[in-house]
Amino acid sequence: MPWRRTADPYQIWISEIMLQQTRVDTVIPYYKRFIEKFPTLDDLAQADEQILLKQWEGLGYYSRARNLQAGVKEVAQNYGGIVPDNRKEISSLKGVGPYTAGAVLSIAYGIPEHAVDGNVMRVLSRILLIEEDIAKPKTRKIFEEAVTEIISHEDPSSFNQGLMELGALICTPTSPKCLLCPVREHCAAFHEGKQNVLPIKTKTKKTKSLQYAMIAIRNEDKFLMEQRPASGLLANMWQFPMLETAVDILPVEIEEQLSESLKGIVDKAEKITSFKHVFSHLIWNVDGFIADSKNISAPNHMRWVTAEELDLLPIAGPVQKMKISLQQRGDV
DNA sequence: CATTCGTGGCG
DNA sequence: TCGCCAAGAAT
Repeated sequence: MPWRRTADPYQIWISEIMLQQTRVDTVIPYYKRFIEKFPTLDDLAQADEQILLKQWEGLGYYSRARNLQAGVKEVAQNYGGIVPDNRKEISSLKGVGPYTAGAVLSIAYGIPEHAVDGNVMRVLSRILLIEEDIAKPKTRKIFEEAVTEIISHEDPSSFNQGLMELGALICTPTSPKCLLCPVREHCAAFHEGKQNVLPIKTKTKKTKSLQYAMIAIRNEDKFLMEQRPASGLLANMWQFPMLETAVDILPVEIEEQLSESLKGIVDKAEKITSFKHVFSHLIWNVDGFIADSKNISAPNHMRWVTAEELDLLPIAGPVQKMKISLQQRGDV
């Protein structure tokens, strides 16, 4: 992993933010590009947010990027550009929670601090036969105390990483490879045959569905784009103008409602695509339209952009899908 | 504390 | 096809 070839606390910090809820193989190319673009803490502190979000495009959880930059700016201004080397101060930085604090402290500074993530809770729940629900926030404290007891003071970095890697490669969520496990003789769950029922983790509720019409509004060589609000889902990302429609609406009714709400703005809307996009906690069902407009005024939070400018705007999954279908038609 | 925040891979 | 899951933090 490229972030294990550096001792720079800033670069290790970057990697730990990217790795939140994200697989190693997904992060690697993003990390490499990011470090090339923002090699030092000051480079990121001074970066334009749109450029930053464009670098983050496709990684998801975009508030991570904005919180990361906020934290980096705090370090530049209040800590002389040196990432704090104690839990109290580093935890005060935006986007740095209990796990990331411990990860950076142990990996970058060699300090014996716990770094409890999902892997660690799964591994230790089995080894130590801990049957608390790991979906509950307060349960993490139990594992933090356990790690504090057993962490190596000679090499806390390797200890924390080793625990996580054991979880990623051997002590997996389903069908753990106990026969290959180097610590199976120390594992209480293995001895009791409970490795397949631990950890205890309650189910999350199922996702809701929303129906949208997404409209690529074109005037000659430009498209009307809209920036999303500064908070909430896909904050500050750009999109083709969207209309929320009734979930149980018929396709023909969507087109009727569309031409009704865009009366005077667009000439005729033609449906060009239809797709589903799954987020963590909700689903978007999107019907994509293309329409021409004679009116080139841009409402609030909207801009007319050329195809080249469109390529510079940070856009998320659903807009990416719309853009691709426009490209396939030759509209962009 | 429960919910909100993306995306891609996998059984 | 679909639910589950992944090196979590903010609200």
